[in-house]
Amino acid sequence: MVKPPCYERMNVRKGNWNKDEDVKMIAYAPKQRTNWTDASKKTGPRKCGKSCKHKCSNHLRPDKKHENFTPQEEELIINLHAAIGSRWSIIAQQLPGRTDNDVKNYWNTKLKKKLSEMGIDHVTHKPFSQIISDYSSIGAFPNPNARVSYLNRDFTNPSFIQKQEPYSAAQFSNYTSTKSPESFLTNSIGNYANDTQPLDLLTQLQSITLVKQPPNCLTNQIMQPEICNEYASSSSSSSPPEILNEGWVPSSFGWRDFLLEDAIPPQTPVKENLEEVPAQGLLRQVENDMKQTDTEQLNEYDNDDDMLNSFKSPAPSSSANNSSFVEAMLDEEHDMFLEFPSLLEEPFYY
DNA sequence: AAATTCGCCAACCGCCTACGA
DNA sequence: TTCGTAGGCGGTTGGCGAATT
Repeated sequence: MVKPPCYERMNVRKGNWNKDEDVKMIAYAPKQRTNWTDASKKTGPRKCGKSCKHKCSNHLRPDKKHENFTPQEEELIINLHAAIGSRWSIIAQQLPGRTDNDVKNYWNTKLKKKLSEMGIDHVTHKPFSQIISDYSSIGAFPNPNARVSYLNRDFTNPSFIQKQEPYSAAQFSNYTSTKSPESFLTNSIGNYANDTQPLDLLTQLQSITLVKQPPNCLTNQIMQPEICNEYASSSSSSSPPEILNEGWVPSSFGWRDFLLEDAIPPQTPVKENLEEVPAQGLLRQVENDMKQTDTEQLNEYDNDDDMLNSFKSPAPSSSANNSSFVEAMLDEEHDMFLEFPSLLEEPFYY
């Protein structure tokens, strides 16, 4: 049974708003923002509450910007989209005078196309060439060393969040001079360091990426910018990077990856970047709070002999204990391979 | 000048969650 | 605890004007 749309259920009108309806809603909305159904009844346009809310929040706002998006706004949208995906309301909060609908429309009509022209996939924010490489390696069994380097990333480290902004406004707006995704990504690294972001966004990023998402999603979203950075740092020339040949593991995940990412990665080696960005201090504060909670959870596990075997509550944290935890896992894995060397010889499909 | 295509963006749809009865 | 409703939010549609043929 399909639920009828609100305009049918509430016997209200569908379609564009006229001037008279706008005027009535402007007069009413500032006083009665909390009850949009009531607003729709009292103002007379006979629009459903959702429509009234949408109209007020998106088009009747006094602070609404009507001019074009600036390169800085473009950059911020792209960076935030790379970090948190299509959470337009959160992205819009960082752009004064812009609404989620504005940002969404701008993304769909302009930025997606712009990124495509640059050879960058708007979903993964990775160059198309790299995506093709990823697909070509689906099903390949990564060598143990590659898996170690994969595990050695600290997905909760603030530098990860910071490094997931691979673009800069200058690079983006000047892209047209090069039209090269490689050079674009390469030159973009680090240029975002001067930007600061308010704590509320950082907190939301943390809560979104670390709490709401399953482990695989978390890794997927946060890994990608790092991948871009590796990509960039490993390719000072315009030639395609040799990522796959350097022990880098593609970001296409099998269930093995999922299990591995449930493990707790140790401290990341990119700590030197932490002090460069003022906002990182705030982010670190948020992250430390979360680490503390995670460490407490781990301490509880210290009394549980089955913790290593159960994996029922993967904690995406990074403490000293976590390092030894991962090492223990890898040791066990190593022992297993010694015991069953055939596992190393051929891929194992499930 | 008419027809067609394209791009923008307001509005709608439907899923999900919070909240109160 | 359950159920109904309102509202938040992301995805999608369709109207309209501009550009092109």
